[in-house]
Amino acid sequence: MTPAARRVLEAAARLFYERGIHAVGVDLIAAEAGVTKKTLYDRFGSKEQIVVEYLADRDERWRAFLAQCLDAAQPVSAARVLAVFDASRAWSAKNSSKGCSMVNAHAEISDPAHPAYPIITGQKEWMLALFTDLAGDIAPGGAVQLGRTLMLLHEGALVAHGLHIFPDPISHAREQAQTLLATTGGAAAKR
Amino acid sequence: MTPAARRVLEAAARLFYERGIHAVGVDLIAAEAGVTKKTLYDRFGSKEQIVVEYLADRDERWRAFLAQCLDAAQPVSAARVLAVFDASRAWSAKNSSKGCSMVNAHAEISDPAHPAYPIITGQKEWMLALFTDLAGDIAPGGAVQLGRTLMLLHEGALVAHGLHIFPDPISHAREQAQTLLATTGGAAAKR
DNA sequence: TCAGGAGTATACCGATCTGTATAGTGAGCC
DNA sequence: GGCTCACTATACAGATCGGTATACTCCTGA
Repeated sequence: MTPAARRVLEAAARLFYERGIHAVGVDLIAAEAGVTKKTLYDRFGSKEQIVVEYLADRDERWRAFLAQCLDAAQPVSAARVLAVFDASRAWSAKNSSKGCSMVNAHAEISDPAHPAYPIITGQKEWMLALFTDLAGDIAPGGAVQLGRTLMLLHEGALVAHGLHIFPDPISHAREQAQTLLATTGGAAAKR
Repeated sequence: MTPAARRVLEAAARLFYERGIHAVGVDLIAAEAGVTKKTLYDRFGSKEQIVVEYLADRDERWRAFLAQCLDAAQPVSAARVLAVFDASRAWSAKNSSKGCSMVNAHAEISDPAHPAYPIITGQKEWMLALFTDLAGDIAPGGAVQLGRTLMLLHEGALVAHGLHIFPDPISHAREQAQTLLATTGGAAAKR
């Protein structure tokens, strides 16, 4: 990726997240990136493609960040679940003051045929699979159930964080997850 | 409100929710409502005002629907909490296949100075107050804590419902709320 | 009867939208 | 020297954006 293309993607990412995808035009993106529209179209071909790469890049970075956080966590499933919430809190503090970018993008992209759609649903499916996987070690019989509950707590926390309805909702969700794991997993949580 | 104005608001509500606010122009709204732009502007004055009335109307209808559901529920706080989830499930089934309209609008309206902003945050604050109020009867010492947890479960369920990541997330959230109330409230929940 | 409100039809405004065209500059590379 | 690639500058296309203007019809109520 050329330097100009990177600047375009960075400008687009910031503008799309802060103002919304449909509210931002390519002229503004080009201007903010210090690039002409010609360059922008030479590199990306269309605004839609910039949207796709914006979401794909953000998805990739989040997964890499989370993987790094999980590597640093203890190899115990209960601790790893809590590490996911810790990762979300750290990530949201500096990247997501307006809530989850995938959820926000989903509000604007309704057509399932849109090339960005699978990126959005893909991340959520991946997160659910992660929670369910970890839940399987804690409560083998109720992995699906527990995984879904963790997913709800996590998604709710991201929304609450973006809406600023009460302070530090992600930490609150983490605590709730902790007590949930303690009561659900029992001795398995301490394995 | 004149018949034409009502048709405009109905068309705008449907289009805004399904396609996003910024993605829908006034020409389309007028055409779908079977109304000229002249009439539209005579009644509402601006697109922004239509957005405000769309959200205010939806907020009002949701509160009225919820109040009706709560009136039909047993006068026991634990039952009433579950009634909120039941109301959400019924409401979402026919009005919110794409998730919470307030959350979706928040993705597009970032400016706190926008006249629609207080409607969005107002509904969420009201819901949190409702949960906290009901939680106060169940666990007087931890009303704030419990209210926030219920809020997270509820918001998470709405997001999960809109994203279709697993079937019937609102019922799942309801069940989790139920076990949460049983363990937190203890005997008080059965009062 | 007639005034006024609700509505239609149509044309227009300047601005902005996504996307394309032509022309040219500068650096690195064989 | 020549060639390619990344990039700039500028202008423009066709469509749509929010919003306004003029001129008209229909219906209701005093």
